[in-house]
Amino acid sequence: MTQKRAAILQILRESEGHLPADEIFRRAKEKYPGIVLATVYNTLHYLTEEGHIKHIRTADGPDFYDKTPTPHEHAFCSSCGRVLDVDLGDLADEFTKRTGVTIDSYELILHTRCPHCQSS
Amino acid sequence: MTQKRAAILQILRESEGHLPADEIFRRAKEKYPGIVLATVYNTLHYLTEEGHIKHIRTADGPDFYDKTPTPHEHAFCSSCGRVLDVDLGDLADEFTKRTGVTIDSYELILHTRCPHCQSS
DNA sequence: AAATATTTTTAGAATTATTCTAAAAAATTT
DNA sequence: AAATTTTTTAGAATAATTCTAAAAATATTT
Repeated sequence: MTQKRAAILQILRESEGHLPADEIFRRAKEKYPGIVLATVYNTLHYLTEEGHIKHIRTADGPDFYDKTPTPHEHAFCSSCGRVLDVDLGDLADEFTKRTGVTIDSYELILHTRCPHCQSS
Repeated sequence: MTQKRAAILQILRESEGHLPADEIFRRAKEKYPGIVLATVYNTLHYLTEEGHIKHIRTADGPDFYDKTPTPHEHAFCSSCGRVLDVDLGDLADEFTKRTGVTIDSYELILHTRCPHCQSS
């Protein structure tokens, strides 16, 4: 793993947990002012491939990269945009049983009003 | 509802069920050769707004428009690309209970190998 | 260590799907 | 028919990401 790749992984690990590519780029430039967006994307693909991080798609906006690579779902707060990690286990078998169609995998995007926003 | 809008709705209704905007555009041009892509998008928004059709996002590719506006999920076949309609009911309450986070709504994309592809 | 090969990074263009803007055309209301 | 509103057109703009080819950095072999 090269210095730059390690630095990008560290940025994610030291983050709140979920960042879009452009924010990672912004933070990476603090350490490597000459770094280019393509390198960030390349690195994020590499880190995903290696299982260090997780690539998550959102309903509309840009994708996020998640420092936690183990299986879990994401609940996006509709008022503040926060992303909550939630655990639902693997539902593929359950979906297969309930629908009669063999579900190999799935992508689930949850919408919530986060506790923080609910109490305000 | 204008002629063009009705025609686009009819295209969807006479279709297999799920079409991306560019395919709807292609078919619309058979009847209205001068029609423009912006009109198709505008119309699809309008029809969605009015509840005549449903707008569905996919994992990577372009969005699809669905002739069936009532709630149901979609299973995308990983080999042939077919889209199957499947019914799982509304899982929001169940997700809320299981996670402890209030889930207001969700988007679920299912991946399958469709019966057609499994048997070949 | 020098030479060679491989991998990573850069620079910037290309792509894809969609939205936006302003003018023109069509439809509706007065 | 005139005025108003809505729809459609034409084409530019946008946003996120990918692609391509060259340059730079790193690793491997001699």
